[in-house]
Amino acid sequence: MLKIKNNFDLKSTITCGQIFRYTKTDYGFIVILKDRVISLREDKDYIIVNSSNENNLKEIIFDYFDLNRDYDKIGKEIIKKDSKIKDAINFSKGLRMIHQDPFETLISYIISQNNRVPSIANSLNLISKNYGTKVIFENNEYYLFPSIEKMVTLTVNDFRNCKVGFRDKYIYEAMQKIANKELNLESIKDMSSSDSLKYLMKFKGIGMKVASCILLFAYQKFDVYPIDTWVKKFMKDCYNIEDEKSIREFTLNTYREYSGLAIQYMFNYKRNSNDK
DNA sequence: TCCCAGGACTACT
DNA sequence: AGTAGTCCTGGG
Repeated sequence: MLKIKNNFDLKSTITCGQIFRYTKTDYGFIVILKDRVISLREDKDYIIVNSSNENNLKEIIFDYFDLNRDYDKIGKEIIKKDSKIKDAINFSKGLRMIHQDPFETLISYIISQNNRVPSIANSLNLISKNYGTKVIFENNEYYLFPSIEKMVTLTVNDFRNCKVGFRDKYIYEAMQKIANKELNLESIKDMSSSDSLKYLMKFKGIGMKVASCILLFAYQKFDVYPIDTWVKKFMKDCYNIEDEKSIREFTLNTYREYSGLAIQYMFNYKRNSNDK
């Protein structure tokens, strides 16, 4: 068991759309990480974490929820650059960018193209159930996301059977390229944001939006960001900017290295607050 | 039963 | 360089 200071917003961090595989329980949340299942429960000033694997639990949790980063400071920096975003930042106070596993994130966001959240979650759960390791935790069964080694052995049809639809071949091809080292997830860490965008978009099934999500959610490249309908709405309402190219230009010029975070705050504000 | 939402690719201009 | 048509699933 691990007890950490409750200094972030657990609920919105987990449910704001960054991750697909979590369960709401009557006491909190269950989240499946790369190598373990964790449960999180809020208890006044603390968050109680239990896990199927207690090894390095504190480091893993701090890394996953990005707890060593000073988000308040970044928020203040963003407000300095542009006061109109203040409401969005105040609304999103405590929201943290989850540091996800690159491999699972890659597959998740390839599946996310032209797809809805429940369907994406369903596919990821099927892949995990069929090919991942079973973990018993607090008397329930969970399945870890399969290893790369296991996934490279699968066929196009194996993926099709996990209800990923026409994306089956994209996943299959990505797996083949990981196997022959044409796609090296590790190498992305050292690339600049624009280089890593170009690199990822070379692969089939990965366009601008999918690549941006992978870089923001798995590599913490905060100057990269996906633009969706909610962000467009915010931009239209606040600045009267509509087309995507102008939105990108404005965002990068205004928020610079924190563009991804600024966009995430706008998204969260527009989607989850009453100001629609 | 049909129709729709949801990104990226392909094959056209 | 720009864009219509297509791919599939789940839900209304």
